[in-house]
Amino acid sequence: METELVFKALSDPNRMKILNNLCSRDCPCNVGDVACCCTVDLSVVSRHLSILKNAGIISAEKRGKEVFYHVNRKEVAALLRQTAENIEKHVVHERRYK
Amino acid sequence: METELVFKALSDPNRMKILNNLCSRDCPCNVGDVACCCTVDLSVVSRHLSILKNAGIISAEKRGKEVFYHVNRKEVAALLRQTAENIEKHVVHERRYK
DNA sequence: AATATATTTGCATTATTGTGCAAATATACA
DNA sequence: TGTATATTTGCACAATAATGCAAATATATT
Repeated sequence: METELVFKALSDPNRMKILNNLCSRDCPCNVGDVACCCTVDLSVVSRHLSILKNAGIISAEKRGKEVFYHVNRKEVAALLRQTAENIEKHVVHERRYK
Repeated sequence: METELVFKALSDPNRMKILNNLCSRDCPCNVGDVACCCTVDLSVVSRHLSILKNAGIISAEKRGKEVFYHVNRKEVAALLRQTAENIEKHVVHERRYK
């Protein structure tokens, strides 16, 4: 899971809406259901889902003709917390002056 | 501090380099020092710094002719952790089936 | 096999963002 | 006041990314 890919994926308004939509569900849902949260074409939603998936933020599971997506909550949360740690503590140089 | 602005700010390779550079220091540093971590023009670095600042990730302090930047570690870390919480727990619908 | 539904992909277009250079601004110093 | 240094801004251009539509693919159903 690459930090930069994740941030890039989270930097678009529609992808944020999609992620929030997916986050608010406790069951995986299909593309049509995801799409209802934004006004863009279904094909665009499909592409956004693929970007989120590629970043490791969500996962897909094919059942019949439908594809069900769900958020990789644990993994994404872990990455964000790790990044928080790094930003807070990553001081390479020693403090020289008091 | 807007989550989406922050993610957008963190979604560019050069801004990531710049942020890592700033993070690795325990003292604020000026634009020239920031710039040494990437090969783009100084003016580009200046613009990247302004984007990071605008997102609330870093802060600027003017001293003489120089501008010193530093990372708002606490705030950024807090925002990332909050986002982690939201992603992990933000289930609006009740679980219907066991 | 033909038809219907769900999703993805090709392609063209538009919109947004990143970049370098030159010029402008701000401040210090001779 | 003139000159030097640090940073930012205007502008043009290149590179990326978002979008909609139509067509392709995949799977189920009749």
